[in-house]
Amino acid sequence: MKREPKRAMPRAKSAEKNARSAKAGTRKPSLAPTRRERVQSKEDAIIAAAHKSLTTRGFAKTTMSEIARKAGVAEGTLYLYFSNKNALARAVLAVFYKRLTQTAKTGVAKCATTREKLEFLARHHLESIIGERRLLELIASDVRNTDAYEGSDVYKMNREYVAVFDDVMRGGVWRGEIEDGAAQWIKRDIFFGSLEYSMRTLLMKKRSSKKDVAAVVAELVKLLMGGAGVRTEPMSNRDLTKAVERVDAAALRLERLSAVKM
Amino acid sequence: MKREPKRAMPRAKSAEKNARSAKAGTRKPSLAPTRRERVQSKEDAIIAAAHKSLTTRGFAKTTMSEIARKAGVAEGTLYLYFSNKNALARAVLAVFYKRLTQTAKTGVAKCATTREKLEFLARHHLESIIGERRLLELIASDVRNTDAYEGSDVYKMNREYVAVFDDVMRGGVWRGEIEDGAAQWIKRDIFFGSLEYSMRTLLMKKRSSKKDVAAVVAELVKLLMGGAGVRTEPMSNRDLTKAVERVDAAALRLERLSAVKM
DNA sequence: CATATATGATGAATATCACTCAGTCATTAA
DNA sequence: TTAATGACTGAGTGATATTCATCATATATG
Repeated sequence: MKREPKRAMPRAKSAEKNARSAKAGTRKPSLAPTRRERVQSKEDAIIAAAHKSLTTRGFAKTTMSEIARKAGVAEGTLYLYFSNKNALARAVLAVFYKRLTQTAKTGVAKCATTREKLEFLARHHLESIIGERRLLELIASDVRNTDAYEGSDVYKMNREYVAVFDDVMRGGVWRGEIEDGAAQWIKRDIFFGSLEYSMRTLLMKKRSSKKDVAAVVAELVKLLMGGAGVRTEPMSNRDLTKAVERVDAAALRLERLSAVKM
Repeated sequence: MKREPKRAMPRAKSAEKNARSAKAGTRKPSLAPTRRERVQSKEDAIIAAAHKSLTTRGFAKTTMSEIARKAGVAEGTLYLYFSNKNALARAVLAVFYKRLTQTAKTGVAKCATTREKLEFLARHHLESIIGERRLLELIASDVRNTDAYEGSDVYKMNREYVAVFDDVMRGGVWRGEIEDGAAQWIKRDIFFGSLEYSMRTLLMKKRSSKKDVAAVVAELVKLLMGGAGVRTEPMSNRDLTKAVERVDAAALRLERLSAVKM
C-alpha cells in the first residue's frame, strides 16, 4: 500500500478505429480478432476477475496474483493495464457505476410521478448496494483517498449517477410535487447517506426482509417529499399557499363587509 | 492482511483491584506504579500512538513499526496487547466512541427541548467525525468485516452511542414533540447516514463553512421532527393545512354572521 | 536473603504481498 | 526473410504484518 508508480500505462488507449481493414476488397472479413480487440477483451477479463474477487473477498483480502490467475494472465500483465491495485479497483467501480446509472435512468423513465421515481431510485440503489456491498467499502476508504480521486473515472461516473437523483428532485420541485426546501446537495446527502447506512443495518439483521427495504424506502421518500404523508397526493406547498391566500382574501372581504353592516 | 492468530491475548485483564497495598500502615503509599498500572499505562500509550497514526495517515499507510516507535515499545510488544492490527484499530475506535458518547450525553443534558437536543447531537456528530474522519473509514471497511464485529468493543460502544440519539427521539415522541412515524432504526439510519455522507461532501468542498454544517443540521432536524419546522423558511405542508383550516373556519363563521345580518 | 516462577518485553526471522524489470514471444512492416 | 514494435511473462525486490525463541524483571516462596 504505497509505491505509486509514475510510469505511464502502455495500455491500449480508448475507443475509435473499429474499422477492421479498409481495403477489404478481395479478402474475407477475417474473423480473427485484431490486436486491439484482443487487448480490449483482455482488459475486460481482468476487470471481470477483479470484480469477482473484490465483491466476494473485499479489497484487503484480494491479491493481485489471485486476480491474475482468474483472468488467465501473468501478474505483471495486470500492471500493463492498470498502474496499481487501486487503479484496478477504481476501474471495477467505474463499471459498477456505469451499469447502475443505466438501470437507474431507464427505471426512472418508466415512472409517472415524482414519488414513484423517488421510490424506484431508492429501492434500486438499496438493492444494488446490498448486492455489491464490498464495492462500497472501496469508496469510503482507500480508493477515495489515495492519489487523485477527483478527476478519476469513478468520480465522473459517480457524478453522473447522482445526477439522476438530482434531476428527479428538481423536476419534482418544478412541477410543485415537492416543496423546495434545502439545498440540493443536502437532499442528495440525506438520500444516499440514509440508504447506505441502512444497508449496513439490513445486512446485520439476521433476516432482513423485503418489508424492511420497503419501510426504509417509504420513510425516506416521505421525508424528501415534504413529510406531508397524507397518503395519495398531498397538495404541493405552492398550491396550499395559494389556497391560503385566496381564503384569506375572502375572509378579509367578509370582515370588511360585516364591519360595514354592523 | 490475513493471518489472524488464535492465541488468546496475554494482555492485562480489565478493571478492579486499584487498591495498592491494603496494609499501608507504616509504609508510605509507595509512589512506584504497580505492575498492573505499568501495563495499563503502556496499553494507553500504544492506543494513543495508534490513534495519532491512524487519524493522520489512515489505516493502510499506518505501519505497526511506526506505532511501536511512537509508543516506545518493540514491535512484538504490540501483539502482547492486541492480537493484530485490526484489533488495535478497533481499540482506538472504542476509545473514540467512548469519548463521543460522553460528550454527547452531557451536551444533550444541557438542552431543553427535543429540537435543541437533536440539533446539538447532529452538530456534535458532524463536527466530531469531520475531525476524525480517518477513523470512520475503519468502520466501513476492514474493521467491521474481518473477524467478529458483533460482540466486539467497538460494536458495544457504538450501540451505547446511538442509544443517546434513540433516547432523545423516543423522549420527543413521548412528549408529543415529534410525530411517531417510522421505526426507530430507520430514523437512526437516516440521522447518522445523512451526517456521515454529508461529511464527505463537506470535506470535498474547498471551503466548507460553518454555514454548510448548520444547513445540514437544520434540514435533518426539520425532517426528523416531522417537517413541522416552523422555521423562518417556507411553512410545512402540515402547518399550512392547519392554517387553511383555521382561516376556513373563521371565514365560515363570518359568512354565517353576515348572512344573518344581511 | 536466595532462588524459582511467572509476567512482560524484545527483535530477528518468516510469510505474504504489491510492484518491477530484464528478457521472451508474436505480430506486423519492410 | 528480417527488423521493429507491441504484448506478455514470472522470477526478483522491498515492505510489512505476525511469530517465536529468548531475555529481563518483578513477585512469590523457602
